[in-house]
Amino acid sequence: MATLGDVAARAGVSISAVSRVLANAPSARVSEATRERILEAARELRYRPNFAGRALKSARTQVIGLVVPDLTNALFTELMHGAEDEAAERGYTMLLGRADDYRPGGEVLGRLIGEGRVDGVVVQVGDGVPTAGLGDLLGSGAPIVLINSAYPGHAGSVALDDETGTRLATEHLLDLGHQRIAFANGLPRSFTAKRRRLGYKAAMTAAGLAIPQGYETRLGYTADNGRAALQRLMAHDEPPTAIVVANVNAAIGMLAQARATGIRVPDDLSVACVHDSWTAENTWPPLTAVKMQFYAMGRTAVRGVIARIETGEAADVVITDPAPELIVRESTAPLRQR
Amino acid sequence: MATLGDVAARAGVSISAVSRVLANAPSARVSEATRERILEAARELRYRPNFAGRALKSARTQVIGLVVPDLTNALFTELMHGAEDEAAERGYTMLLGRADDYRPGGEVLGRLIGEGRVDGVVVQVGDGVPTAGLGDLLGSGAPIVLINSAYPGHAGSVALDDETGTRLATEHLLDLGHQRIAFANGLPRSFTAKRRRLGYKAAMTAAGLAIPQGYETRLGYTADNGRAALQRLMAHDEPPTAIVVANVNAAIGMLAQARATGIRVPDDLSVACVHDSWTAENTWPPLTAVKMQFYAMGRTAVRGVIARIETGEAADVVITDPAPELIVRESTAPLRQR
DNA sequence: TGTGACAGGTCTAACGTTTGAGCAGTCGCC
DNA sequence: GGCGACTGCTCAAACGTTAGACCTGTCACA
Repeated sequence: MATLGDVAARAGVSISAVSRVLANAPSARVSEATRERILEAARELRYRPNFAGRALKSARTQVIGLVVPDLTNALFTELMHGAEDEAAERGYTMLLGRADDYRPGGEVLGRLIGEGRVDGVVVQVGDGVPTAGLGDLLGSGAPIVLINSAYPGHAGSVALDDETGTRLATEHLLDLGHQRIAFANGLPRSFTAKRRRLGYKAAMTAAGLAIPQGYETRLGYTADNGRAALQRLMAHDEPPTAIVVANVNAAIGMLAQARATGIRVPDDLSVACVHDSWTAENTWPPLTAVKMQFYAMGRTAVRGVIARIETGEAADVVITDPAPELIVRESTAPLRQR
Repeated sequence: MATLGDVAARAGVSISAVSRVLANAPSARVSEATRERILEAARELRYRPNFAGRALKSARTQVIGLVVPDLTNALFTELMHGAEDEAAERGYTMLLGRADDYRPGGEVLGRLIGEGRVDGVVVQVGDGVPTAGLGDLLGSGAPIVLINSAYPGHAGSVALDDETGTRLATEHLLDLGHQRIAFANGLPRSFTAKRRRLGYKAAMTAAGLAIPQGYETRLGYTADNGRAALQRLMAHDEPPTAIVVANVNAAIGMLAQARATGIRVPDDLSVACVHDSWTAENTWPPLTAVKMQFYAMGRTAVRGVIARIETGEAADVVITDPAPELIVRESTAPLRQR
């Protein structure tokens, strides 16, 4: 690969002249002719600035890390997409880290930031994973933006409007005349689960309805968790006529389980879930879902990291625009009168 | 961040002594006492080698790029997961690039490699995207491994055993007594579609069956493509009793479309697809699918890039172990006698 | 007593870039 | 004709790391 030195030699000027011309620096005082010669030489040699040289000198890599616990979740795919788009537009590249049980978040982050591989990071800590080891890093003032989680005393986070999302789903079922509405939620420790729960409760309370004992399960966000939730909820003395599921994957599992056990959706049971995805419109019946703005979340998180890097400002953001959006499909129907 | 210089000062030795001790170099001839002092100083200062400094000196970044056209496909998620695991085990980190219509592969790759941001790349070119601009790069001898595609004259690629996968699905339907078996394939230009087609034909031919005109659609791999394929195939004069779908997402769409148009699966129509995923077991009926080893593909691709980087060798690999695996669920059933 | 071998280090250059400081020549102006 | 300002450059240091060359002191041995 050609270096500045090569270009300089070919153009017959000094390295600094080349550097300044190629950087379009105002401090580049060169004649038009020299400028032309330099540009041409660079073109001919296919010069590209060496990343390591530049990073060493400037202490910037123009790389942002994204650390997530589980790549296989469709949610992260959308998130990553948004992050990638925003980063590309701002001249950054995304680096992928993973914090699983073997390599806890602290270790991966420490490496990424400590070695100067990235200028900043977007982090989602796993629902189960304790934030141990993150403390030092967060305190160290490194540009870290947390998504779907919070850490006491740390500024710089992005969350979705989980409460509104869940409230919309619940209100939709209420509008259809349902009163016995149960809630299949994520794990108790989960940041989003706690927030989604608030939306469900708020809607029920606003409608003047009490929530019966055992009407909330907190099993998790996977399809299998959804299956288990259905079993548990339908075994209730007064089984619900509608269920709000806190996650689309769980809802898909729930739908399959309903089929398998002879529960007809939406005739016997209406199901609405939080988080839309292309899979939701290809179940049977297609799932009524609330679209959560994960793409926007990715963009916002990256924007936050860049702001932190470049201007130092840090903010905690809840994405309300675009707002969560209810998409009515056929898994919900008016309460059957009997 | 502490540098070698800081550690050296604290330990009262020279920078080179520190460098050698921390690198565990055999050329480090120091007394036990000095070694201890250096290690302790490094620990106290939380020394971490600076990435840029090291990269500049060694011309290695220990980073491998992964360039894919579309992050939202579940396929890539699995692939990425495998790539990530292999990279982490070998001391590399994954960097994510994206080659879409706005930023064609050549440009992204040129930047990644030309600027020395990565030591090598795993690339999947989009089905539709012409490989224009890739030629120079591939010819340049850079460590590039192509997945699910090939480029004339380029050594270094990884593919799945698409033919066997599709053959397994077709044979399964044949075993169930079906003879009118159609094939919903990907786009004509698609590398995998061409290969999957071979498996279907091979199985049909081996069974002594001719493939009627119009029994293969080549619409693509999305859910909507699957819906359209069903419409077209069932409009045939002699509609099939079974369909092999070249992609799980398309099969999910097809199932939903069947529901919507009153075709009962598997009573009226058996559906088997290539590529398993958690979604396949949560459709109704659950999908009979052939598990393709994308995770292994990710691992193998990264291993190939590393081999290329470290020893220079390049190979074209088709992953046959683990082999594609037929998973029978309820979307396929014996041909109804009438 | 001179010589080699060896232990235990240090010195120095180099990787490619950026950037503040400097320097030679020309011009305008008093 | 001397001074300041400007043009059009170059010099040199620095970022953090690695690695080959080199230096000094001690000891064994002939």
